[in-house]
Amino acid sequence: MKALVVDDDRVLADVIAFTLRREGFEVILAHDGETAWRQWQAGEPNIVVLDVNLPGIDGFEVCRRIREQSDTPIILLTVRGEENDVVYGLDVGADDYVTKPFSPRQLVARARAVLRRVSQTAPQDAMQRAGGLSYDANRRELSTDDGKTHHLSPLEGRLIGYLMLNPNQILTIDTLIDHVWGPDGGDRDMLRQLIHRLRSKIEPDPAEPTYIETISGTGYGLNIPSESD
Amino acid sequence: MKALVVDDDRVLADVIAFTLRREGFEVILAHDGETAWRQWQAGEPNIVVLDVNLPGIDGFEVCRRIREQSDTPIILLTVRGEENDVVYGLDVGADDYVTKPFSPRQLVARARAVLRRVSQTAPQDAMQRAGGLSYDANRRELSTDDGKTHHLSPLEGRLIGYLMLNPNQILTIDTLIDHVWGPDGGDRDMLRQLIHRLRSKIEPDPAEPTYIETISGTGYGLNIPSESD
DNA sequence: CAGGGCCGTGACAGTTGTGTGACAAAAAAC
DNA sequence: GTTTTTTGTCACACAACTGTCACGGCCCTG
Repeated sequence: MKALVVDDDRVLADVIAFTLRREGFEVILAHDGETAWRQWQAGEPNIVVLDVNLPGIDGFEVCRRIREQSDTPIILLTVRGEENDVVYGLDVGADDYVTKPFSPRQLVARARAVLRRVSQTAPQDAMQRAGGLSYDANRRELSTDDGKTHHLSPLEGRLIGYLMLNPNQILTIDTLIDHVWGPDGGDRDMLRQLIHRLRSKIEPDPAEPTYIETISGTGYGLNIPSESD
Repeated sequence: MKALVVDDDRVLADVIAFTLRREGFEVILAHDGETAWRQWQAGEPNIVVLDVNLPGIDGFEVCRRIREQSDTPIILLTVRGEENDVVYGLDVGADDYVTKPFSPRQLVARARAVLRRVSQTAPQDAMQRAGGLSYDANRRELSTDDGKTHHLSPLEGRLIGYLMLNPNQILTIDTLIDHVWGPDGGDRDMLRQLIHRLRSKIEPDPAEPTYIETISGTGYGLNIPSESD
């Protein structure tokens, strides 16, 4: 499930992106109309979160162009009190809108509602695979290749989700902390503990980790036996 | 072609009525929820134009009641800026919405579009099936695969109906609250209680739920064993 | 060999989330 | 009007989740 987030306020855009990623979306960012339009053409996303006030091409115009080519759900971000924006936005084809300021949770709920409405099909198959592992982000259940499934806590889920997105790579400690706790949370102790808890659930022998490798002084990596590549 | 127009603003209602009559509709008027409901039961109209803000029973409730018994097309009239109303309105079964202020011509165009769309699709009965469960929304009775039928309360009915619409998926707490109570109602305690009551009716052993699964920190899901229908 | 990072591990407490029963308020049925 | 059903509120126990800390082992450097 791919989402395109467009807002010239980079901080806000990052917050939205973080929230959506945590909910299992793959997020592309853009900070102005032209970029947004190119990004949309490049990899057609499943949903667009679009600020109205943008440098260059404004949100309405982007919305109209997208609507000419596709039914991709579009959620507009408007400033409170600009009711005309909303009316106009829905007129040019937006599916829903959220007025700033809003809570990230609210936005996610809205996004899901729109996706549900537009595509009557199952909204999200948030299933990730990597080697013998498959992770269902909705249920937070991870299946190992020995057929067992383990229920993960929210943080464990975020961690394994990010690792499976970047298998066979070394991810630095700070990168991991950022992705699990966000910009202002988390320290090394917590990550160490989280890795420990995850290992104890998914490693056949936690003392000799198969999946999660430690690179001392740097970070961790998820080892996936390379199939015939 | 009979139309029921409901709006507490008598002037506006008259304008709409006039326009629709000019377009060949036979129009019945109502200015509050109770009257609307009675009028609808009296002579079942072909289409309903329904203001959201009504004295007494509000538009959502009228919409829901009508939807329980029939597929009659419903167009909601919402005030611009009340974006929640739109989302919730479509959720409880409205077919389309028009934001005030609007031009009568616009309303007529929408009405025709909806009528065209609805008449194409076959009417659906109010019976839902999912795995061993079957739910009759009219009688609000749910049958489990062990042959027992349980009478559900209105809220329980809405909850199970929504779960059965999205089986084998995890629905977030907020999504469920939105769907059962609407944009401004309901909190987590109430949902917890409702889940509890529903479980105690349909689960063979409420301590070990078969159907309704809990994902701590996220929400709930209806588990249906995938078998051949 | 000593000391200092770094890491794995276990234990523990604080916080939050969840299931459950009881009860009152409200609504609906009679 | 009364009675029954339905719904909201609250309290409490228990479970899940997370953060913190301490200890011991390993590797490296001096």
